[in-house]
Amino acid sequence: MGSRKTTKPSAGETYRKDVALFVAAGGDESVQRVMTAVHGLARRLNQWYDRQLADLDISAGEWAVMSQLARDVEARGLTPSVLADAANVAPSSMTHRLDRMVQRGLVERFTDPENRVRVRVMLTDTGWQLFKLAIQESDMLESDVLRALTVRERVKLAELLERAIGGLDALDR
Amino acid sequence: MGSRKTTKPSAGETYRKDVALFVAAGGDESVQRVMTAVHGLARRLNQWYDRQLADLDISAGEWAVMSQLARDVEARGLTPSVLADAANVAPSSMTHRLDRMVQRGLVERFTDPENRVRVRVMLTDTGWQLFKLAIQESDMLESDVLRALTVRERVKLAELLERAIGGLDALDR
DNA sequence: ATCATAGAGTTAGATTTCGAAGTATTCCAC
DNA sequence: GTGGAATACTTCGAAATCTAACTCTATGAT
Repeated sequence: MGSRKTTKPSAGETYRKDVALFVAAGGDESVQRVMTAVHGLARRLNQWYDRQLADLDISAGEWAVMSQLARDVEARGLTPSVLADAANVAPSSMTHRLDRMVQRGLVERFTDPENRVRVRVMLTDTGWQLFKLAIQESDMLESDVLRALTVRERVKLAELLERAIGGLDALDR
Repeated sequence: MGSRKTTKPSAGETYRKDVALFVAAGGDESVQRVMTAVHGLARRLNQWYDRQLADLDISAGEWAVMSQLARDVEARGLTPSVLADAANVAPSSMTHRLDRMVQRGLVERFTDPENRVRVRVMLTDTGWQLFKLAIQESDMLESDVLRALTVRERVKLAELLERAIGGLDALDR
């Protein structure tokens, strides 16, 4: 080993071929691509909503809660767990969101008289007004976030996402 | 208005038909569905990676950085901005991630001698070892997170996500 | 009746993220 | 070259999230 580089190989060189093997197997790569894209879209979607609703001082998370509650046609209120599930966040995160919204008078919390373990959440009058205002003033209808996709593609996208989630949930059990 | 309810209508009733209109227009609903699903998948993907890599004390975010750096075949190092972009996080978030990884000795930061504004990041020897270990020991190859989807579907999913992101980015300008 | 178990929600503490302001370096017009 | 914009990254403080532990109510077995 005379005239060649006698310096020890750079950190990467030693491991590179193992990694090459890993990459060649490709198992991770397609996942990684999806993962990156999913995070990116999640982030940007939030940003878009935030900007759209900034005037009214409503965050994307709060909007998710409000529009969920607005669709509670039976008007019996939704529980925090249902809301957390619908929004795909941990229950404790929903507690915090609701705290803030209660404080701002957008929603009200009351314990279910029929089962005192449960809490029910409803939009207040103020909450309804703000929701309506948001719909009217914030271009929530006209300006189309996902304009790059046709309706058919959106449905396809949602389906694929939901299937992937289902598969991941199944793994947990 | 005699024998009917004379109590003032409940908060919801007053606004419900406006909302019905909004929902009927449907503009928001398909977006909302995608949004929820995207968040859900992002969350669960992170959880899966976290659990998978918990033994080695690597977070999903750190894994993203490591596997990105591992693919830096030219071994010249990647800049924080490139990494942030690849991982779809804000630059400041990447700074923090790298801080921690440097502290743990997984990566090293050095200023690019050719352009002293730039910083270059590379895996250290330790970093490479840990990455290799993760591949070998953590089932990163065999256990397939997205098993619910065929390869073809994954590609489709990634495409749709990327198109949606592209559209959103275009909106910003 | 009573005690153990399970379920819903909250609290607590740590982590992660973000946006905005700040610092240092380079590029460019003149 | 000199002053001013532009670029790359970091620092700072605030906000949102997570997991794990805790409280309170309900259920069910004995």
